[in-house]
Amino acid sequence: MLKTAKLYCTKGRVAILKVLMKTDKPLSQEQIARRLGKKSFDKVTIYRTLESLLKVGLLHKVFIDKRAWHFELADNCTESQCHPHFTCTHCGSTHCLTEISLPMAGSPHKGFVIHRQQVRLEGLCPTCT
Amino acid sequence: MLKTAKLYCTKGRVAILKVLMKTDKPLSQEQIARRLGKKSFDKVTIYRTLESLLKVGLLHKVFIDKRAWHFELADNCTESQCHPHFTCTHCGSTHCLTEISLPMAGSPHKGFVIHRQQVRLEGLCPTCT
DNA sequence: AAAAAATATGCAACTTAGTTGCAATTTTAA
DNA sequence: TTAAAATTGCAACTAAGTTGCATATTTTTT
Repeated sequence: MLKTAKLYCTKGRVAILKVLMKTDKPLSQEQIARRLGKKSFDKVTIYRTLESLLKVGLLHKVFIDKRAWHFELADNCTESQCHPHFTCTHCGSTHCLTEISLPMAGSPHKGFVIHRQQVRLEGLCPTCT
Repeated sequence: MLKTAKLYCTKGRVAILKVLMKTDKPLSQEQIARRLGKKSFDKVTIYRTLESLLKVGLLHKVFIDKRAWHFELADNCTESQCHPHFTCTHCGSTHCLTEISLPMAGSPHKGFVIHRQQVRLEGLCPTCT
């Protein structure tokens, strides 16, 4: 992945990609660091790594929760349409609703050109209902 | 409005409500302060005022742009479904797309209960196309 | 394999949206 | 008009994310 993207194949990038591949939820810098545990990196490095992965399209900046951006592999998404994300207002957990397919909103009128559509849902998750 | 909400009718709340009534876009604390100009209030006061108006349902916390929450009168929205918001990636302006009606996503499966749905669009606005 | 070029990393210091505690002020109700 | 209740401003704080720079690592070149 990194080679085809013409990025240096460093320990940091590999480790962070692995973390993101092992989860099914968008993660923040802090969550990534926690999952790397003892072998984590400086937060600046994590941010810059995420930035570089974003730029080559391997990652998506998905949403902000508690003032922190959450990142996810670009896997199941097209450039313009990502699946909806559901965040539980009770326990705070986030779920990717990959099975819902929302229609892309058509350009409504007056020459709006839509490049990206983001759908967020809030409510109660199965375990909190 | 304030009386029926059982809130003290203070200069701050009136002024901030007026600003929000005079615009058609969600505004951040900083944008509100700028529009109040010389007669603005401490940012803490603005945040607390917005908080109190939120609590009684007069306002909605709509989205975060450039790490800042933007607020809007609850006018055209139901509790659970707000109109989509379009932000231009070129000039940064935001438009409320009140004329689009997106269907509320049905609870997909497994007992997710959806309380709020938020749709954001990104792209080019008419003047930037 | 060694050296040079290109890029990544860590640290410290910084920026900025938003929050908290507290004393002083304003609003409302009695 | 006075007391109770709530709001305001100030200063100090929190935390996510950024910037500059010296050092370390990866890749390319020789």
